[in-house]
Formats: sequence, C-alpha cells, structure tokens
Amino acid sequence: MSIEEIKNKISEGGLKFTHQRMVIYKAIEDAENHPTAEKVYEHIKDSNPSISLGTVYKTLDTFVNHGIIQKFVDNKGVMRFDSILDTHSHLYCKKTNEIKDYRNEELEALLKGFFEKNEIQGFEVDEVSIVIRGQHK
Amino acid sequence: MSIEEIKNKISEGGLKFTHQRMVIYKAIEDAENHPTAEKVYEHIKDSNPSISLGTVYKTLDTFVNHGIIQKFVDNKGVMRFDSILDTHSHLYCKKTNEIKDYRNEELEALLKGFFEKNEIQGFEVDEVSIVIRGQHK
DNA sequence: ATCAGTGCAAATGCTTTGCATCGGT
DNA sequence: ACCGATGCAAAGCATTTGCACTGAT
Repeated sequence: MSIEEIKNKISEGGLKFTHQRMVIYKAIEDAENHPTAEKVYEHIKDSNPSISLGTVYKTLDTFVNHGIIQKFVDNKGVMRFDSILDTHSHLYCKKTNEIKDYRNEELEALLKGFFEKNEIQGFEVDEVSIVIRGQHK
Repeated sequence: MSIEEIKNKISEGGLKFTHQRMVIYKAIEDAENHPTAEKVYEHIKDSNPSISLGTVYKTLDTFVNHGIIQKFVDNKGVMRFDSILDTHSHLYCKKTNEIKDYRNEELEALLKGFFEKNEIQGFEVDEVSIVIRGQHK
C-alpha cells in the first residue's frame, strides 16, 4: 500500500495523520506473521527511537476501533494484530509460536453454507473462524 | 462424576489425591460456562476459605499437564478451563462474555473430511477448532 | 519419613491509564 | 489556537515463582 493510500486510510473517520501512525501501520502491513505490540515496537524503534511502547499500544487500539486493522488473541493470551480485514483462518505452530494465514475458498464456502442451513437456537452468529493447531514440517 | 471416579481420575498418573484437588475439579465440572481461575476460586472460597488463589492456579495447571482438563484462551486473553476433553466448538457471546459449548456431529465430520482431503503444504495439522462469535438472542 | 502439595507474598509480563507536553489541522 | 496525539511513568490485572510449611502415601 502506498503512503498516500495509508494516509487516506488513517484520515478516514477523523484520525490525525502522524508520523507514528504511518510507521506503526507499515510495521503491521509488512509483518508476515501477525505481530504482538512488542514486536511492532521492536521493529520500529531502531529507526524511530522516540516512539514509545505506550504509543504503540494506544495507536494499535485506535486502529482497531476505527476498523483499520484487526486484533485477536494467541494461545498464550497475547494480542496479535492483522492488517487483513476479511475472513480467513490461522495456523498456529506449536514449535515456533508463529501464526500464519490460511486461506481456502472451499473451506470458507463450506462453513458459510453450514451456518446458513443450521441455525443455532437462541444464538445469533456474527462470525466464524477456524483455529488450526499443529507444527511446521 | 462420582467422588470415587474423580479420585481415580486424579490418582492416575501419580497425582496425590487432596481435598483441594477434589474441590477444584468439581468446580470445573459443575460450571456450565468455562470458568476462569478467578471464577473457580470465587466459587469454592466460601466453603473452603483456606484454599488460596495460587493453589487454584497451580492445580489447574497440573490438571492440564496430566490431561485431566483442557484450557484455552478467551478473546480477552484470559485462560478458561474445561472438563470436557473431546473436540467441540465454542460460542462466544459478545454481550455477556460467556462461552458455551456447541456440538454438532455434522460440522465435525465436515471439517474432519476437509482436512483429510486437503493437506496444508509444509504444515502438520494436530487439531482444528471453531470459534463462533455472536450474541444471545 | 519422605517428597509432593499448599499458602502466602513477591515478582513477572502484558496492557492500560493519568497527565503534562507536543503537533496536525 | 484548539484539541487530539504522544511520551513517560505509574498502576492494573492475570498469572507465575520462591520458599517454608503441611499432609498424603
């Protein structure tokens, strides 16, 4: 995503465009494996030593609340951030603790079909996601 | 589950059978919505004021390591405990933060079939679980 | 009697909060 | 200039750890 596009994305909804937000957004977008707040901080602090960890947390939170990024919890209870907004599944590696995307249209269609046919009584389904645990070969 | 059965379950694998372990196991089994360590402690402390929160944490951890119970992380990053060991999905309620079981054989068969047919390259799948987010009607 | 289990308090790790200062609009 | 964004440090919460004491075998 270009700098202009990121700027527009941040500005939508009345957020101020700042250097910190630019850098933090790029860090999430560049990371291939959904980073923690700490990882984002590690990644940016060498070239931007003045950005504080607190700002990273606040900024990530702001982005999530404005629908700019998503967050979820890993199996250790730590928050992970993701610039991809549409539905996809995650592969959790027991060895390395990495979390990678898994996209499969057939699987998504299968699940969508199932929950359209089978209502859960007394419960309104918003989203369904899959957690695949295992390890890299 | 009877007291004798719980006693056997705990004794298997060389664990000592203690009053604390009995009480903590029963608290998990009785709870309909996967409790946190804190909730287990809340539930037992009136009738067992001498059991400390630290012991609840250690005991739950021991149970998990011996395959007596399971644990998972909720969407706030807090550990939840579950006396049911076989595969099942969870319903997360956005309103109440409750987590309920959802069991559906067709869904489990569907997923099992999918992952038997579709290998994920470079990744060995151990278990697949579904997270259903929504709210009670 | 032995050694695992327990209680308590201190420590840890991740995240949030308060508040004074800074900077984008 | 205004008001939101930032930096820093302190506080908060869930969980873990260390260690002396207790109790099941």
